[in-house]
Amino acid sequence: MKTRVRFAPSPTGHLHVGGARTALFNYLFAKKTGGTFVLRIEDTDELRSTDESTKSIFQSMKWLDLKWDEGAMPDLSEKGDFGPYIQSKRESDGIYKKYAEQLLEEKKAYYCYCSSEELDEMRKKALSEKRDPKYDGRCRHLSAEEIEEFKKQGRKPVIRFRMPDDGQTVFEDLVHKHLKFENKLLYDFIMIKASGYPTYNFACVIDDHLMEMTHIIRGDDHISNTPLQLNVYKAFGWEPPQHAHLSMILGQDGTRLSKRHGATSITEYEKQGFLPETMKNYLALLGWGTTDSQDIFKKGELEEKFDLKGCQKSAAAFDPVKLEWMNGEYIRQLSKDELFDAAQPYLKDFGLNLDKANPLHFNVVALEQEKYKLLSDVGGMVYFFFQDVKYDEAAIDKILKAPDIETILNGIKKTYSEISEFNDIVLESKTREFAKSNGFKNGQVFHPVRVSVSGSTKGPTLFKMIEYLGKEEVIKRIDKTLSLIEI
RNA sequence: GGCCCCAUCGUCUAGCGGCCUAGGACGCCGCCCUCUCAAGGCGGAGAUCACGGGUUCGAAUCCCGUUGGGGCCGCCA
Repeated sequence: MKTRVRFAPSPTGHLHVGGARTALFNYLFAKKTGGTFVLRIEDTDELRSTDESTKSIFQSMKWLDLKWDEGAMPDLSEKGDFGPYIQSKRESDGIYKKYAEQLLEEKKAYYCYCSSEELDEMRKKALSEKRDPKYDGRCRHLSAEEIEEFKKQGRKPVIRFRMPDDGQTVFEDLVHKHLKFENKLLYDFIMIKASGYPTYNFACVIDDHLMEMTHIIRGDDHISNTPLQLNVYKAFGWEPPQHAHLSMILGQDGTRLSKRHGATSITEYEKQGFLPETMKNYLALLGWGTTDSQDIFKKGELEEKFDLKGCQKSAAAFDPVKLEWMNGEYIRQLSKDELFDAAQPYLKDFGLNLDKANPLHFNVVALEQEKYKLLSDVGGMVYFFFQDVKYDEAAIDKILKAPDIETILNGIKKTYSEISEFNDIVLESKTREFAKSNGFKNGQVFHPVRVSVSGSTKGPTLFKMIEYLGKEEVIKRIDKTLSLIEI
């Protein structure tokens, strides 16, 4: 049978790294098994769902190149035979109501007239008395008179699922293996809210069944929802899909990932200058691994090697340091051409408008390729080719206050001004010659020249840098440095 | 409070009863390369496999308990 999986985000914010990981695993599973990857929007939270969030999620999915075969599309169209794929649309089509009514008729569900305030109070009281705060099922057996009375009060009921009082709900989770729950510990959850909207636990089951999902791959914070949902499948006499619960992603300190750990949304990582390939690779490795602990995957390799068997049961801490290392690896793998294109938007943000067709621009960006960890690093490392040098204080103290500095810089200035073929080969031999014939060590000469033209002790290979800068500019910068020293 | 899940270097992980005096990767340290910084190469430190009991000739691997961490118990998903 062809596999069908889905990613079903709630549009209540940007795509989170946890959500992205869930989306990725579903995507990889579909690719690996030759199945269908569906995107469904779970916007049944009328208060928190926004169109901006939906757009942002689509945008992040696109950035990560997680293409879905079926579902809600960015242009708001629907693709596939199991639509609508947006739950609010499904609600207005009356889908959930229809199934709720079926359970009502079969006495597998009932109306509950408790107000949210009453429910809140019951919960608080139970918690303060250290009792189970779950709903006690008091509306299960309302008399006709009681119902009349509630109606007279104008109360809007919710529909609750009648959970079995005994027995067990067991299932074989694809990552956690055998999971077992006592039905008497489950509770009569709300299927339909007073607003008429379905709740997650109900809508999810109806849609997963109607959309013919074969596997549910989601975070393990849903483990305790699973027995609830499984009982709904049972009440309808439906065959449930297989479940695979993925471990959670934690912050560096091992606590739940949150804003105080830094960036949590995919858009933020994009802004910071990570490549989408890096994010996919890194996220794949959080909670999953191959038997040979492979860490860098070529294009298409994850799709080929992914297997739920490699999923970790325990939670994984998100390590931004390793993420940066990995991004450096991916940046180094880029062709000069790809690097320029990838860096371009970040250069613009830096105030550098570089032209790929200009050989100088093109070469300068590639010059320090092996050093970039983030695409946003590029600007700060190449700006001095195009803008005024910002002298690093420490570099001035360390290098430009050395003895004989003026002799060296004046000598180099003279040497360079006499070079007609201003390229790195000639520059290097002339510079070395100057040092040797004047009794200076190479470093004594190289370092001040470097600081003079770039303002920093760190930078690209010296003579290429000088070549790219050009004779006129280099001499100008040496002059400027000399004037700084005199002061 | 109840139920559930989890537990190998700081971190991500390999391991699925003997190949483990526990392997790889990030990070860290040192050396090499070298015009700096990186990258790269080589080497090193770093895990009594949370703890305590079993089972077994033999356990990181199986079982039980303890501890610790996490999740859920919402008209959120």
